[in-house]
Amino acid sequence: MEYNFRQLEQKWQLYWKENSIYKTTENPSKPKYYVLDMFPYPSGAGLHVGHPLGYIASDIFSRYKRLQGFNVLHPMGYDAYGLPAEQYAIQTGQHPAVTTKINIARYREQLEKIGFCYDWDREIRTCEPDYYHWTQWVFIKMFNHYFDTKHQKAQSIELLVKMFETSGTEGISTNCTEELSFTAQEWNSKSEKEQQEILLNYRIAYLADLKVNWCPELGTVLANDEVSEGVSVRGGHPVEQRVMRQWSLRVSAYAQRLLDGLQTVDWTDSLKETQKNWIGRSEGAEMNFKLSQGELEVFTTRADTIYGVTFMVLAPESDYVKICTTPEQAAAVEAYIAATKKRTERERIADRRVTGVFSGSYAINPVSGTEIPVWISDYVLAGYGTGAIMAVPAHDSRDYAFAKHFGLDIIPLIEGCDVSEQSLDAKEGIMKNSGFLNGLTVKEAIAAAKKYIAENGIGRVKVNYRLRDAIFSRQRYWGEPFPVYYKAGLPYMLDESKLPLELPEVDKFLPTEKGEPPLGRAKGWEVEGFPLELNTMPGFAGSSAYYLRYMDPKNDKALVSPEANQYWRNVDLYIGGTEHATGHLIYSRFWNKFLFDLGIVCEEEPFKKLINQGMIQGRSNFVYRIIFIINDGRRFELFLSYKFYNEIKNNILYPFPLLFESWFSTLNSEIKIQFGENYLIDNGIDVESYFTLSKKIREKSLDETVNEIFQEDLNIDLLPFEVIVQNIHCDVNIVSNDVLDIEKFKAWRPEFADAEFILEDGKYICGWAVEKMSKSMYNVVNPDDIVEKYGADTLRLYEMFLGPLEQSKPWDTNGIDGVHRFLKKLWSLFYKDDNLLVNNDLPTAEELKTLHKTIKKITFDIENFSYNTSVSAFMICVNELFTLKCNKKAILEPLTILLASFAPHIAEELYHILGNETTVCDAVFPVCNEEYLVESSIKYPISFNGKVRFMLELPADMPKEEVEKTAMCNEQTIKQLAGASPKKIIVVPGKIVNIVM
RNA sequence: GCCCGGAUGGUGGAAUGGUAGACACGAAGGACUUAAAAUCCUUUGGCUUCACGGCUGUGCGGGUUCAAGUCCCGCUUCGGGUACCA
Repeated sequence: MEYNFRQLEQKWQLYWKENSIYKTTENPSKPKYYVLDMFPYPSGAGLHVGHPLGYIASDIFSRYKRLQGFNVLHPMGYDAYGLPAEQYAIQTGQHPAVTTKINIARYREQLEKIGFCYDWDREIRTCEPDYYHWTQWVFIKMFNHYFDTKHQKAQSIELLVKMFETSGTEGISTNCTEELSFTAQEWNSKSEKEQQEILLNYRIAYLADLKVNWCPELGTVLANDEVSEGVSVRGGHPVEQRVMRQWSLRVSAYAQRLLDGLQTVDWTDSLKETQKNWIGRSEGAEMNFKLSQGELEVFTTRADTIYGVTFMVLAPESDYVKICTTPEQAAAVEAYIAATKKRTERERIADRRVTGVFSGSYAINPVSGTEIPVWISDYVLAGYGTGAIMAVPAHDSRDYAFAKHFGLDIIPLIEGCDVSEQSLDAKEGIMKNSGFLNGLTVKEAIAAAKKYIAENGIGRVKVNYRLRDAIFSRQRYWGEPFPVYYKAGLPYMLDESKLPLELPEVDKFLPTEKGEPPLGRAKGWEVEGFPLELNTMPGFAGSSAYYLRYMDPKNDKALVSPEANQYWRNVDLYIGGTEHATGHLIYSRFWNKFLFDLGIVCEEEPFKKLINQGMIQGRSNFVYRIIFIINDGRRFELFLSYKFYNEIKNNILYPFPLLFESWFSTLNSEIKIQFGENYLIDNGIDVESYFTLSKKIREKSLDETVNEIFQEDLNIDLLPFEVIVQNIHCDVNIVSNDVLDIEKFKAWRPEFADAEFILEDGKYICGWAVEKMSKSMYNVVNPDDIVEKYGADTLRLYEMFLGPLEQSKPWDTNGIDGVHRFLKKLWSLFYKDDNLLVNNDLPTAEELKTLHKTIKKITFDIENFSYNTSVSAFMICVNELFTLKCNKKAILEPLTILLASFAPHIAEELYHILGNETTVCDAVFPVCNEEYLVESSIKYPISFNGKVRFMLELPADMPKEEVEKTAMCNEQTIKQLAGASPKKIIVVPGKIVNIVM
């Protein structure tokens, strides 16, 4: 019987499905383990081989845990709302629900082929009403809660209203958009509308006029993590700043808890670091600077530099601008602000020119008492701190650039520092020019200055975070509708019993004539005569709590039942890409903490352990086309094999003579064979002049020749053609081991149908490069094709074999034969032709050693996610058993179970061949018995000055002194020493002997 | 600029401070075959030697150590994150 992977994989996939092998239920008698893959967005392009990398890794771990007796939850579903489906709908008129459904079906089909152990009964889709019901429900909860900073916890908004009614804002501690202050009496005398408007200032889901990232091309706003370098992450469209009334989530309220929580999770340091930076906690002081009218409040982390403040800077959007601008400067300030508004964020980033304008006012330094000018510049951000800074040009490079540009004073504050060329930003040195801080180190000075400021009522110690609230409105169709209606312009939540609020139909997926979002087109989009919200929720809405829904996916009474949540608690292992480091992984932690505050979930952190799989890059292939354009306008094209292209490339300055050289010396025969004796003549190339030129080249150095050609000696007209050399991406699927399949290439694109080639050794060798895997580079490899050709088990093993899980690496289908051969070799331990070889003989010590060595290695590797080395270990094991001609059940059965996590189909088949009638998934994972690994002798490397000279086999239990003695008496040692006496002898028992001479 | 992570044969990669290059691909040679495929065997870092062997070798320059790919210091370079965050 042959290893017929096609038939065998199909058979077992069907068996697993029909017998619900992967169905999971809450089973209190077993310990739970929750393994999660990052939610895929079902794109129209389907999966490429990069996608399943993490899924295979998590699948191996899930199966391993199950074999170890855990009740494993390993679900899969789809992040089904999203921009691409909507963009596609705009272009084609096809409803996004339709295309999404098709894409999901394709994903499902592709995933099923790979043999994952997903419990498909738990599949969820964010675009389905039973799912987004709970997205909307959480939103209502967020609207009805505020964040109590004192208790660091979400609290019911009713509690806040009660406090307002009894004591106003007196003594409250909340996170809010704007600090407000009113008495109980004032509150109670306000109208309902006024009260609602005030409450928005405190709600965790709130509506506010915010400066947002507006992307005109996409016609929507974007969250900070959806914008990079001033353009949208999806599509690369420009983004500009605009003030709009938008829903937002008060993520920033949770900044400290999000930061603290990082200490409790088992994530990589680099990922934690990225989140830390994104949260951006900085401790400093808020200080007040007196103006002739009013005060300026600034935030600084360098209170120690207070004596070096020579000017103040306001953000153009700051409210302080109005206060500070004097009538004389009004026109200049207005012009400056108008100019800044026009620039998109991208322009501001790209163009680092120093710009600014003087406001006309002066402020008083509260410590030194000096008078300093107040400027306005866009290098100060309105959204951070107070939107105003104290500038210390000597010790801040941005302030320095500004001061130099506008000729402002620079006062150095550190002993011995030179600020004539640049500022000294480092926090080190001894203070000078700083009054009471003189002589202190910077660190001491920071503390002393803070203390001084607090004690003298100049300001207070303050912590700031870079983390912004998440803008939650999208002017889009394909997303969750908000459960919100408007009464007199104020938002109200639908009653929970009305959920889900289903996405309505529209005639077109475009904004209305009035510029409203697409939902403005929906008929009857209102409740009891009140209009419903026209925005929809962003992509991260549906993906922020999906891991909870998997615990109880069909529940129509709750997001997740307390029982299911108590059992599954949180994700034990989460595998996914780093691209979610600042988006999804912040939002879902925030979301989870909010639900934790409400007592809906029992764990504060959603993802205990997180592994980032590396990206699979593409490996592109190139063909090289050389085009000759003859003076008379005719052109010839030839495809050069890599070797010849390389010659030309290495001498790019000299294409003409070199090309000719290589034609005549290297390629002449090939040209004759390929194109006939008279190729050059037939093509109107002046053979005579070429011979002359060629002769000249051979006689002189290349440099000389080129000089001649391009200067005076030879007329440039002598060269009858122009040469263009191109490297063209070529579909990797028609290339094998860099050898081009010429027939397939000709059929690939019509323009290549008549292509002609210069070959090396009868083959066309392509060039290659590692690039992003993308359609445009023709380097996309589809897992379906691999499964078809080699089988799912080979694909799974090969993806793991490529290299360490967490590292980025290029996909190169070359090499897959190795793992496929391994499976065939394993099979050959069971069958030769149609004869089953397996017997019940007792295993030898050597065979047991091979097996148990492998058990030990595989167990260790799985626990450490070092899957590439486990595949190697399997290969070594099978190679050894093959050499030993071992066909014993006692060895092969445990090996089959070991392999079952990696290659489940073949393992299931072999397990049944061995006489088992239940699934290998429920076998017991073998345990290593160290007794079999004990060695009786050790081959000691004997080294001299660290260099190994020979090996010496000695009994394993030989004591150190004996080893030394035996080694020293050895004749090879005596030979190496050549009469010299060793200075020192180092013996590491069981390891090595080193003799120092 | 700042913060992370890398750099080992033709290629992917392996190596608790203890024989660098496991395992695999590719390549070369051989066996089987009418032939091909498949399979099996041998060789395969570089230089050198008829050979035994020798020298050299983990991006570069130093250092610690009996012993460094691995630890320390200083560079070069390639990825990734972040970008006026006061």
